[in-house]
Amino acid sequence: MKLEILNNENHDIQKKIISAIRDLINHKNLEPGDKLPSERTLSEKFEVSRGNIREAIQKLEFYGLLESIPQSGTFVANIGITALNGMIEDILRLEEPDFKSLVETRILLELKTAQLAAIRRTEEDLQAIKEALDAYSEKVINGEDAVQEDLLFHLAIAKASRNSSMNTFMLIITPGIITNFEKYHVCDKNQAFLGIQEHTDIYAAIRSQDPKLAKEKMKAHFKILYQYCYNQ
Amino acid sequence: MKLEILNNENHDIQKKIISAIRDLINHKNLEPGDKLPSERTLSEKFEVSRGNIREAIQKLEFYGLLESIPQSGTFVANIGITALNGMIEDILRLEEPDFKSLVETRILLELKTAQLAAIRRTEEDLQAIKEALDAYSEKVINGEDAVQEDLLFHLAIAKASRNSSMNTFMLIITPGIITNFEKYHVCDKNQAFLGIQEHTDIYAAIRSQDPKLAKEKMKAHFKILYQYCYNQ
DNA sequence: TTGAGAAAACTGGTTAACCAGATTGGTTAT
DNA sequence: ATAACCAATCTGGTTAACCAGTTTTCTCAA
Repeated sequence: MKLEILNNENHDIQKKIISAIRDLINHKNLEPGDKLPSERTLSEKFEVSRGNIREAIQKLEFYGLLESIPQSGTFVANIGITALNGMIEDILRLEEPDFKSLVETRILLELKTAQLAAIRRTEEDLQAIKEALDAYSEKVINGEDAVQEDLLFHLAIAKASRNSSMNTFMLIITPGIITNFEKYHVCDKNQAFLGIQEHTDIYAAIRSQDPKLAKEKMKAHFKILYQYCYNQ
Repeated sequence: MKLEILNNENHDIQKKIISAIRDLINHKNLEPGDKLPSERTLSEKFEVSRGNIREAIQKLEFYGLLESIPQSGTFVANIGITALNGMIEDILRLEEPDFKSLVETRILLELKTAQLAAIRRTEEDLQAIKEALDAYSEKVINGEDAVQEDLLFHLAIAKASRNSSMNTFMLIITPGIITNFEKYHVCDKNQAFLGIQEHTDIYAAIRSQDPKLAKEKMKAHFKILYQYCYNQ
């Protein structure tokens, strides 16, 4: 399931189906563990293709609200009807994140991953971060574009944080960040040179296992982005 | 696409396909914008079903590395080969988040959403939070289980934070948290009664638009969970 | 009436055929 | 030589048929 990469038409259909499933659960008073009507039945009742039904169910499965068991059926997850209604409402309301949300979340995550990396990094992690840093520096010094190497430096830190959720979330927001960076031309050459020092500072803090300093240096690194984000 | 809800067999196949796609991109020196071989071709070459190929491509599409265009082809996204290799490596390495990662991430997100909610909440947001709080209190006072109402209170705050990414991430980690909560019996009745006061404090801080206080009260609310998480 | 057992119906998952639009290559007219 | 056209091919997306288990229903003996 893609989070929000559906075209508008399919998107609307899916929302309608999810609403319909919610209404059906409420109307039939289905409780946790109860079985939903079959995919075929639902596709008839809602007058959509079975594929659409499957997509919607998979989305709700992704958020832990339903569970499909092969050759048996789809069941309401072990979560109360109240929470289920609340979560479905939230899921339906979810919208494509704006750039500001992405940046805000990225900064939040990166300050934490820097902290955690300083505490938990292994020697291998440190080595990987160093290599990413060197690759970045070399590109910048040669006057080449270093967006990719910049990114990989930050992902190396996320990896070293040893937190699987944050690592995943970093990967999820990365494409959106990159796209918008290029769209709005947030970076420029001056920043790139300044970036070498900032990256080096972050690396040094993680190497010396100083979480507070690592967070501080990461914060400094994001200062311009932070301002850009909050001054428009 | 599900993040990590595939059975092991399919999971391994998908990882192999993603690796193979990466190798193919490297071997053929495909650059951003270049077209990948067709799904049918890949399914022959890798000796897997076309459905498997489609799933793998959709996953890489989800992370912004590929782009499928109907009736035309699948293209390498506008991201350099270096970043692409790095990100694929990370994606392949991603593992099911452990409970500690989930809790750590939840606390990070909730401290921020409380802050942001205090700043940005509308009157409607405040009203919704209040209703969630009242529903929670009533359940606890009646001695009933209030896990769902607890959850909805926190989701109401996430909604009021007006940050779409964080809201999404809260919804993503919620099922894992709930499951593990029940598995490890993190909550007990005493906490529930204490929770009323803590929730009320958080609500009051958000109402009076005091972000610092909101964060503080949320931190206090998570104190036990925090300790549970870091003392094992 | 009840129990077991078998067969029919139904389940989510998978596969292969089909679709409409895009692309390509060749042909022809200018 | 080149531009225009058209048909054959190829594309990702969609649909319908099929599959292997599960669940229900029916049958018939005890």
